[in-house]
Amino acid sequence: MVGRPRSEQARRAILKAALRLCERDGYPNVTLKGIAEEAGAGRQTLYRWWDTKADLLLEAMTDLVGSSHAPSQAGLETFLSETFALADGAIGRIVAGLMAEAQSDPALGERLRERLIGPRRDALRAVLERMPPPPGADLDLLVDMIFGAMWYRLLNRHAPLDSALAGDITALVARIAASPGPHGDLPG
Amino acid sequence: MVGRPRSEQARRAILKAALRLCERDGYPNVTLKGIAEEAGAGRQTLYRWWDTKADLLLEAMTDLVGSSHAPSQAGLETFLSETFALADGAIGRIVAGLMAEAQSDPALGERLRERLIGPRRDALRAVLERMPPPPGADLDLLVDMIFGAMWYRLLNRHAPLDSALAGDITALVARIAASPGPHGDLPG
DNA sequence: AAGATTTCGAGGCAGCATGTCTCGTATTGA
DNA sequence: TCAATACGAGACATGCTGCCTCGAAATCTT
Repeated sequence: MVGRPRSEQARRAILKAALRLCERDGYPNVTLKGIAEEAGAGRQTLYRWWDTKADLLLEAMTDLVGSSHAPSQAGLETFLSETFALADGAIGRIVAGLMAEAQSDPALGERLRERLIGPRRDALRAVLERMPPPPGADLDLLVDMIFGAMWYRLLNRHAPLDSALAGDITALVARIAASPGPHGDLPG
Repeated sequence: MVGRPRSEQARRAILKAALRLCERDGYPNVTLKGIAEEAGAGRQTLYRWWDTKADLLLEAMTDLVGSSHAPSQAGLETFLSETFALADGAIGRIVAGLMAEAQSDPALGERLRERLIGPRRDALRAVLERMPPPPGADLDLLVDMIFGAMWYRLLNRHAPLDSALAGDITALVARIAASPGPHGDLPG
């Protein structure tokens, strides 16, 4: 491999410009052309390293929130409150835009699951397993219903995504944990 | 009001062409131009009566599934199985596309909630209220988590949307109903 | 030091969809 | 008969995409 190496400075400028434009204009109104101009980069530089706008923003998002996928020692309510707080702001709008775009781009959907949604699911699952007592139910179903409610509110916007929801969900999960489950694993 | 009346024949031809193209090419690949040609209509005729492609498809969808919002006498598992079966096919892909487009069009989101999502929520709520015994929990939260899981799988496609999910959810809700709730409304 | 290779910013180009406009025609009520 | 409106058809400007080229810069190999 010879030749001029990729400019890390240009890469950072482009990702930063993309995030800035998303905050200012909203994800759907951002164009690759606009990002290039905002970053002072050539358009071909973007097309060389990313296939689509969504790809570019996905990399920007993983750079941003990738660290928060580390195994959390927090309880369920805290974990959900922090997650909802993240999803309620500009980051949430971008992720919603990515999910929207994934409806017309299956390959993007795959990358989204691998890099963002999958790790987040794993983190929630770990928190549920550590609960005293553990719910003793199908954890994958619980994850689907908890994060399902989050995505439902994020995309449909019929109700806020706040700590009240985190509390309500936590209470419901505790109630499930205290109920006679299919495995007969009631505490005591 | 004088002048030539709106052609109901043209309206039906356009809606039908839109649905046909959605099945053939997928919602995101359908264009107003293509719909007009497929329907043998002028493009201005589409722009006169609908603001966007999403508006047009939303009308087509409500014409299709509007009747299924009638109060159902079915149990939870049957209701969910039927709903998931609807959402798992071509209709589901169209609705997913509408939800995706609503991320960049708040007015469309509003219409979507009013005409499709709201009525469906009400129907599920009614089914939950009629359960023996009723869950005795926050029904709105339950609706969020059940339809949340549905939307989550519809959009993220990490797991199938089938009758197995309907069964699992029904079992979990039954378990919640049988648990000591915040209102102390255990049967017996 | 010289040359090959690759990236860089910049911009031209065709292709496609959008949304507006115009045209001639058809259909209704006054 | 006449005004008003919808109809099918198509032209037009606009904006974004994705590919192409250009000259310059940066790095490795020889």
